Amino acid sequence: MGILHRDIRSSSDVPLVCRACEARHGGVCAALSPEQLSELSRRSTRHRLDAGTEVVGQGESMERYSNIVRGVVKLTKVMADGRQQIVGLQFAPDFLGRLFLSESAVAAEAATDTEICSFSRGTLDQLVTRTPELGEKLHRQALKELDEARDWMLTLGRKSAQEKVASFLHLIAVNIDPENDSTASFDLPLSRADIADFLGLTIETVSRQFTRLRKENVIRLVNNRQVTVPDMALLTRLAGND
Amino acid sequence: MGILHRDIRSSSDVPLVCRACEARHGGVCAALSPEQLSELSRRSTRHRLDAGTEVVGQGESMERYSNIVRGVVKLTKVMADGRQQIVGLQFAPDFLGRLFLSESAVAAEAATDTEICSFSRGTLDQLVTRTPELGEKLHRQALKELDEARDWMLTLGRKSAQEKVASFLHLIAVNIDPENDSTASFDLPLSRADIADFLGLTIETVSRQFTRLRKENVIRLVNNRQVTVPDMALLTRLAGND
DNA sequence: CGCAGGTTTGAGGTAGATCAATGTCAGTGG
DNA sequence: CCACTGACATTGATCTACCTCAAACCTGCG
Repeated sequence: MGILHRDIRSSSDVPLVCRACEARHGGVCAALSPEQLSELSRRSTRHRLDAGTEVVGQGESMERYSNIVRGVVKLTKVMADGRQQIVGLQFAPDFLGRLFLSESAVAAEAATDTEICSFSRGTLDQLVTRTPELGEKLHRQALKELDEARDWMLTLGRKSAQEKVASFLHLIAVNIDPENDSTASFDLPLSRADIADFLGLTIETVSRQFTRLRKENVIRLVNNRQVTVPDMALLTRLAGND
Repeated sequence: MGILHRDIRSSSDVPLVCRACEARHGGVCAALSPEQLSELSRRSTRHRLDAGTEVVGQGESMERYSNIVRGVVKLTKVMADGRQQIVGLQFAPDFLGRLFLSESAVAAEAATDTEICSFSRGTLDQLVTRTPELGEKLHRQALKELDEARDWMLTLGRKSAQEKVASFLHLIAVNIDPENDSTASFDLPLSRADIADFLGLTIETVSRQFTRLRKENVIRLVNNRQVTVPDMALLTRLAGND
């Protein structure tokens, strides 16, 4: 009875919003105790962002951190003359922000309709000092992002246009439709223009590679955004990841 | 007298090799107390690596971590068909290793003659749990490397060959000859082939851009490796960083 | 001297950029 | 219901930056 009671109490300590949160178990929140979770939820606010909404601008000060609850956020860099490069995609339940630095070196923009849960730098700093687990979790994500960035450097520097587009489709398939590994079906979170900026290509080249992959039955397009991949192994091979 | 005595004792607690170490103040060692430093030095070994020596191979297990004491280490990725991309350069006093993962996603190779100070995973893990400062230091370096990787993604994806070579020279100037910011003079740590692999170009294109920059008096070459930059601001502009 | 590794230079080819037109589709309003 | 609009995507024709292939050129070294 005592134990049962404790279970109920401890479960109800987890804030309602968090219990319903799709990002609760994968993200940084997973490192927090129910008490800390309830404290964080009290000090944090939920936001809906329409596709295209900017979260932070390049070089802007970043006084708030966020968790992505739903959707995809793109990280971009722009040169003075307007040339643009997407340097990372973040999926739920990723943490969004740059620890130890108040200026953001990239702009963050919702690529799809997105929900985030955001809180102040101070709130996070407090939680981190009290919970080393949390610091480690953030450290792990940083290293994961570093690995991904370096993978993408190989894609940008050494792959052909077709391999680049295949690599992009592979990346999205793995992150959006991870259940099945022999087949995949998903909605692209990016427009052709965004894909071009992610791959270091032009819109036209991206489009041509899409039609080429379609004609070679590597992908099927139900519309511009919805893609199905009948044979993921084939896509992987075309992406140059052996 | 008492204080003087303490000063001497505490300074002599720092191991001799560490006191003479050029990397002592910038690297992770800076986060350690004299006692911890002496423990680490007891459990670590100094190595000289000739240029070209591999530290770890891509996909190999990495049971040892290192600090770079002197020299430059390149991190590379290779595709199945041999295409290669350098995804990062590490300078003294950087930490070398991938926390939380035993398989390395990249190969690490000494680009120049290099000295490292290496120790086992277990040794570092122990120090990290006892010294949160140290964990934070490593976290900071990971984020710095992430920022650098993303900067380089812009270079790879969106810059012309000339801008790429200028960006490379700028990077080296900043890391090897940081004293002066209006002028620079340094030895290139990489061969033309390595530079090509870093920039996603061919050797020939790199070479042509070098001669072009030389003819336009942006750089002077005393030999293939020694470069002087009379006007760093001009180089910065050519690199597209405004 | 002659050879080897790295670098430069040249001539020609090509993947992807650029420029321009056309197509698709969801709104919106008559 | 159809015409009109605007955002996006596709397709085609041409151009060019960079690649490829090949030869010549250092510079040090047995």
